[in-house]
Formats: sequence, structure tokens, C-alpha cells
Amino acid sequence: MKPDLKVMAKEHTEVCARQQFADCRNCRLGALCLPIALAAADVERLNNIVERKLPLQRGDHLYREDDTFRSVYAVHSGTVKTYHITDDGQEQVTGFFFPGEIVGMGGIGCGRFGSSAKALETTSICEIPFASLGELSMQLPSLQKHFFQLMSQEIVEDEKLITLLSKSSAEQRIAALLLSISVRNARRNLSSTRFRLPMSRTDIANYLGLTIETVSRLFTRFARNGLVTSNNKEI
Amino acid sequence: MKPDLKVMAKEHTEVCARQQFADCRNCRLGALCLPIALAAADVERLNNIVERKLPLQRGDHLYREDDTFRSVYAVHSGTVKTYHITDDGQEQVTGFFFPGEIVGMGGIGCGRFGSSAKALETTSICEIPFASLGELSMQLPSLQKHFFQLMSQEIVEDEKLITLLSKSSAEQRIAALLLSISVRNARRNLSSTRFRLPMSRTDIANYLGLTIETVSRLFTRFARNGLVTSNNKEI
DNA sequence: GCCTCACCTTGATCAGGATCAAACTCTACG
DNA sequence: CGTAGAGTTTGATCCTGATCAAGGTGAGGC
Repeated sequence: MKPDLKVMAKEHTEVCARQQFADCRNCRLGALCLPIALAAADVERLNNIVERKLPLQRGDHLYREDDTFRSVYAVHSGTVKTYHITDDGQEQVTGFFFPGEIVGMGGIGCGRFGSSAKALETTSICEIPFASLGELSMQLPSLQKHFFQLMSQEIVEDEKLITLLSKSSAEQRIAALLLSISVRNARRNLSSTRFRLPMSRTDIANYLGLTIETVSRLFTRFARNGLVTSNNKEI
Repeated sequence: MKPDLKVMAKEHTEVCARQQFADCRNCRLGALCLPIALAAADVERLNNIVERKLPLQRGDHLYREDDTFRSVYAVHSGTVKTYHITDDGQEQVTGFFFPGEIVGMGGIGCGRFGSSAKALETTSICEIPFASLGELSMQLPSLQKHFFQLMSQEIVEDEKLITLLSKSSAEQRIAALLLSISVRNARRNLSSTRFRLPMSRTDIANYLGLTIETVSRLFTRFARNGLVTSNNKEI
């Protein structure tokens, strides 16, 4: 398994560098990402405002808490976690973002990011300057609408997490996270039953409001009950 | 105290009915609500799309989960809670909304409301049809921007709650809620140190992921320690 | 005035998950 | 190959807040 990962990461980086991961018009995430709302001609206009960035390496920051907000970011490949640091210095993971998802919408409100975003693995990102997106939205009603929808969905997602944290046992929380990842994988036409978890136990625990020991115990319990086979991770 | 409340509620209803709580142009919440972003001439255009509704009585629903989404709602006076029913039939309170705040943004995403909204006391509401708001936003960039900001702020607020639920003790949760209400009162130029809590212990407990017993115990503990004097509620 | 019902407070006990502690597994690196 | 260090697993114990149970308070209705 180990060599695979290494090789995959390297290949990935190279492919991205070579192709500049191309263009919204032939990105295979189009059906998930912003273009979903647009006519072909308009995708090009969107494409023109998007800036591709060099791939982030594991641990690199996409932005940090209190950075001034200029753009939102679409994850093209890889995984990003968002987190903030609480008053007493602890980290709180607030979300995981997979390809096709938009990160950074929490920054629109006050002009600065309310949280930091960090790559969990080699990750490539499309930066969408918010000023340009705003202008374009004024001309393309469906883009405005879609963007409102994306934000609204993030609110709904957050509320689901609130419910999860407020009402559910450790077991249910982990099950819910696994299911959520499974669904998001399915949306990208990946297997919903076999996948690698890109985040560490620590991040999972932190996100779910548990300790790493509890998470670990539950994974082994799930495995004992035959629900999950895990190694580097699969349902 | 009891007769006061009754009288207040009745007066409130009458005033609203008489004035139709007027007009965005002379609403004293203008500085908080949508008009904050607009030039005087444009407030009138906003005002024209807003529909005032008859006051809701305690317990009335503003909308219900799965209703088709048509509008967002500004709280003019009173208090609203949002909640959903989990798969196992339990209620989960997801937010409290005070005057000047906008409810219902979670519905934009999928065209239906993801939660129900219910009045905690006599409450008057300005309904803002979302289609009209969208059109107007296409013409008034600052309105579009402000609305993006409002949604973003809701995301940030939800993330704060997530952190609270995930990291904090019962004591910290309650303290945080009281402070949050205090700040929101201050924004409306009400006292930040003396106020009535419009929601029941049950709602507080539910919102904070605690039991009503725990909430009650902590209020009395706070009172013993002299942090709070409570009866119908004041810090 | 009394009864009812909803809401709140207080007490006793229990349990899920945190905390503390230690060993094990990879991966990286010299 | 051996060592270092991060990440993970497992075990023993403790504590916060849930649960169960009972009594108190206040408003409305008859």
C-alpha cells in the first residue's frame, strides 16, 4: 500500500502540472461544481475568471483564519479540512471538503476568513475571485441562484452536523461520517463501499467532538461486528 | 410580572395591526436588517417587495419542514426558533432568531425548507419573496453582496455552534448562549445585562445538546455564584 | 378558590465517553 | 538496518451529564 500512495501522489502532481488541470469545460467535475448551472457558452466566462493554482502539498494552507477574504475555492482533487482555533488554543475541525465542493464561503460575511483551510493530501484547487464571481452573477441569474443554493446547502449541512453533535452517540456520529463520505464518493462515481479516509483519527475525533481513543475503539468495534473492514480504510 | 407580559403582548399585537408595522423606510431595525446595505431610494424598492404578515401567536408556525421554499423572513418583533425532527422522531432546535434577523435561508438550496420555524411568543414577520429578492439583487449589487454576507454569517454562526457543541462543557454552552443573546440585544440597543429569555428550558437544553435538568441545575449554580439573577431571566 | 397542566427545580443513581497510561505500527531518515 | 516520531490501538479508572423519580410553581379554566 505504501508505495502506491507515494506513486499516486507524485503522478497526480505531474498530471496536474502538465495539464494545468485544464479548463472548466472539460473538467470531469463539471456536473458537481459551479458549471452545473450554466449553459456551455457561459461556462467559458466562468472559466475565464477561475485561477488554477499549483497543487498544495499535505499540510499546506489554502488560507488562514483572519486572512482577508478575496476568493472562494473549488477543490479539484485531494481533500481539504477547515478548522479554527478556539479561545483556549484548541483546534476545532469544522469540515472536510472533497473534489467538486466549494471551500471558503464562511469568509464572505466579514471580509476575512473565519477559519483556516489546510490540505490533507496533495490537492489541487481552482481559485474563484469573489469580486469577479459577484459581477458575473449579476449577468447570469442562474449562477447567482446556484451560488445562493450552494451557500444554503452549506447551512443545511452545518445544521445536520449540529444535530449530530447534539443528539447522537459516538457510534452514530462515526457511522454518519462514514455514510456522508460514502455518499459524496458515489456522487463522484467512486465506489461507495471501498474508500480511503484521507483524514487522521485525530481529525475525525476532533470533527465529531470525540477523543481519538473513542474513535479508534469504535472502528475496531465496527470491524469486530463485521460492518466495516478497515486498514487504511474501507466500508 | 405576569400581568405585564400579558399587557405587553396585547399592546404589541394592536400596535402592529394598526401600523401594519409600517415600512422598511422608518422601521427602527433598518440599521440591522436588509436596508443597511441600501441607498434611500433603493430601500423603497425593497420595501415594495416585502409583504407584512399578520402577527404570529406563540406556537404558530412560520413554515414547516418540507414546505416548498418561496421566501425568506425577517423577524420584525418577537422571537422564532427553527428546528427539525430527526429520523427517530426527536426535535432538534437549530436556532433562535431575534428582531432584525433573517430566517429561512436554509431553504434556498433544495427548494424546500429543511427545518420548521415556530414563534416563541407573539411575533411579527416581514416576508421577502425570494424570487423578487433575486431579481432586485441583480440590479442592486450592494443588496446581492449583503445577502451573500448574511448567508455567510449564518454559516459562521453555525460553525461557532458546532465548536461549542463539540468542545465545551455544559457550563460553557449555557454561558455562550447567554452572551450571544446579550450581544444581540445590545445590537438592538436593548440592555445587555437585563433581559427576558423568550425560550423555555426545554428549548435551551435541546439547542445546546443538554437535558433540561442540566440546564436548570446550571442556572441555579450560576445564581448561587452570583453571576446571574434569574427569575423570568436576566444577567 | 381549586384543579389542571405545563414548566421548572432538586435529588439519587448510572453510564458513556474522557482521561491517564502504556504498548504497538508505520514511515521517514540517517 | 536501526532509530525516531507520529499516529494508532488497547486497557484501567474517573467524572460529567443523562436518566429516573418526585416535588414545586405559576397561569388559566371552571
